[in-house]
Amino acid sequence: MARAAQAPRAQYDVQRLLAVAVTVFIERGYDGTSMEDLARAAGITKSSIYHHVESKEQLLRLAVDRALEALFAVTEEEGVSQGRAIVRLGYVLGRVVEVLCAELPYVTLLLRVRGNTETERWALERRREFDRFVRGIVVEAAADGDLRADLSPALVERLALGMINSITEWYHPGRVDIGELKATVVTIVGAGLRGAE
Amino acid sequence: MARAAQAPRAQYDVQRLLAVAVTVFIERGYDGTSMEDLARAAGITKSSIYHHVESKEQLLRLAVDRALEALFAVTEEEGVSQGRAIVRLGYVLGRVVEVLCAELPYVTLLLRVRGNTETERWALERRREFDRFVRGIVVEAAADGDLRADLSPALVERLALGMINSITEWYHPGRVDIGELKATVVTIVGAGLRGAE
DNA sequence: GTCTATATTACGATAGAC
DNA sequence: GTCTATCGTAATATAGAC
Repeated sequence: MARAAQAPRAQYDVQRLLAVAVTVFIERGYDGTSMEDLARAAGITKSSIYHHVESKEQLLRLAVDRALEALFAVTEEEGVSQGRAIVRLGYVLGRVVEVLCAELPYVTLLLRVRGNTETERWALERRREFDRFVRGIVVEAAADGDLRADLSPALVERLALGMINSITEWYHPGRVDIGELKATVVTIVGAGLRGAE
Repeated sequence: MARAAQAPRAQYDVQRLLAVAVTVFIERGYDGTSMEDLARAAGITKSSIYHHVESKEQLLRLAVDRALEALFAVTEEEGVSQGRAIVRLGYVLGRVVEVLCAELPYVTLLLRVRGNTETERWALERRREFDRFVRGIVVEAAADGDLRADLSPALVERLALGMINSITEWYHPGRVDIGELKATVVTIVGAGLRGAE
């Protein structure tokens, strides 16, 4: 539970510093993290941090930008434009699980952003844009008759993405198999949407 | 988007002050909220707030305690001890949706707590306790053969509660019917767990 | 129950030496 | 690239009048 001193081996560049910062941001919250906290975790002084970045907010911006890039990359993949909507939906949701696990700390931070600063408001808007992309596919699936008639597409999108996003609350690499995780999510959502009874 | 001045009609007691504080905590985050922010939102001064509570942290404690009380009350209800586990699971999940909507701001705050202070660590531990309660029912349902064999009970519990908890991210009273919301959640999860294909 | 005024500390960020 | 020292501000909380 105690945060031990970090190995001060190599010197820092922005990416290494960012990795440390994101870890601390997740542990203590962005607002709850002081530059002094970051300095301690990185094993350097506050001043040294300012050699690499202009501000604390820039660290946040770099982090959420990385997460957003990874998510929007999915919207350009072949799997999102091939085949029936219900199949494409399964593809996208599975890929989001994978991106979330691959870029865990960055996506985790993105999902915790609330909108206090300009950076946070921009991140929230881009997140909503991604959500709308997914919702579009759910709407298509509904039009295809592949969604139970008693389910609202908008609600389904929110609950499905909410389930997936909640993975950041507990996932640790290695403790759960990503394949199983992805399969479980797609099974629950997939069966739930078409579901028999 | 701008936070207008609050109606300063009545004088404050702890509960009224708490309601205002929780709203601001959700909007700006607990750490991101200053006592000055609270004072402005409440239409009184910082000093006046300290007449009602000992500290900012006490406001957080009162809030998360209210949420936890509401959640744990569900574990004492008849519906959690009657009938097949899979039925009891549906009951509990549905009730959590209802509690979440009924106590929205308090539960929202509870779910955002990260563990910086003693209060937050205590809240996290009680949350985990509730999660274990739900997991126990999922395990029973699996033993009854009412859960697809390829699904891990622990994973199912996390994803199901994660889906439900994510409702706090977007729910606003009146904008969505609670009955529909509850039905959609129980349908998706229920069909997903037993699911045919 | 609310106010003005203030003590005290912590914070983000900068200056300038090495 | 990192350091020590420090500036200016904003934070939590208290004292004491009304």
